[in-house]
Amino acid sequence: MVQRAANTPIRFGLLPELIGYRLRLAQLAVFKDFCEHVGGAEMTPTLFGVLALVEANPGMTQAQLAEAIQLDRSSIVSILDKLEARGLVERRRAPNNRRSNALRLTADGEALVAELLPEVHAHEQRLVRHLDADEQKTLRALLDKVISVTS
Amino acid sequence: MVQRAANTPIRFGLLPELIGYRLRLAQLAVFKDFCEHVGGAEMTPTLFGVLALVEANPGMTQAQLAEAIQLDRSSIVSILDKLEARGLVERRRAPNNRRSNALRLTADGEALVAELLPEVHAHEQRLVRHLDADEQKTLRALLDKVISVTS
DNA sequence: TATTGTTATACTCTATAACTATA
DNA sequence: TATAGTTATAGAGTATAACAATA
Repeated sequence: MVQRAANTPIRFGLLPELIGYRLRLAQLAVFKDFCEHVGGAEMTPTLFGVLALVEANPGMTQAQLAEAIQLDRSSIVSILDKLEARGLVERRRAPNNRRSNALRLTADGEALVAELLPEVHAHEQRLVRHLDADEQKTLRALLDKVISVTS
Repeated sequence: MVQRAANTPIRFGLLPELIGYRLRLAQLAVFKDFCEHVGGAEMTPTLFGVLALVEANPGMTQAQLAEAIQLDRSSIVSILDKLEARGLVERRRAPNNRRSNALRLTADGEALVAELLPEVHAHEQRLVRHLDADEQKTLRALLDKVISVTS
């Protein structure tokens, strides 16, 4: 046989055995649902993550943000440029250490997060809609065990 | 307070509630471990995925590959160029449909997959090293339920 | 007309290295 | 000297649109 018949189902070989493969598929599903249902085309999981982190840590620095979200300091710059241009985040010079910026959400930023929260929770509910409460708890715990591999 | 104290631990706000956030962290951990331990710098989960798919489906077309790995046909081209340049994959003109290429691993490609298999399995063992057999099975099943959200 | 692979192109995301201002 | 933010730049990865060959 030189070529597979067009109607033959594709075999996934050893991929389905691999946790990493399933994680990638799960993340694709999450990303797709988020982008379709949360905040319109200008919102992404990463941007929302930055907003959530700055909200939870008013006055945090860009270096702290970079570490928290696991990106290089230089990558944070354009993300904040974007959010600042939309009037969602503010960079104030930190008075006690004038090398740093103290980050905070603007009133508009706070309002946007508040507005997105129901959409994020609806998104979350769709993701786990085939899992009961116990299973959700279990999934979180098991993912934590995988995450702890790096540390 | 204008700026967080440098020693104050960062709060992650609502992110830890979100399955999508945990999935992203888990995938970062997987990707990092894979790239550090499987095959050297020229191997990535995506390239390995292509090799595994072509191995499991000798004669498959690029369009089938694109669908299986969820990329655009045009994105497959440069991936195959790379693998073909390394002598791992072969594009033969399909005789029964001369628009298509029939993809297969070369002998070197087969040998590389065989060589990487132990490394991939060791990688896999590290990922799930804090999970017992039951938990591994549960994690796979729960991830499948999340993945099924898109379909 | 539709499909397959390809090309040209552009966009997004990310990192590295070098710079500045501050410490 | 070291750190925080920035800039310039480059690389990887991806998609869209248009094209030639084939169906």
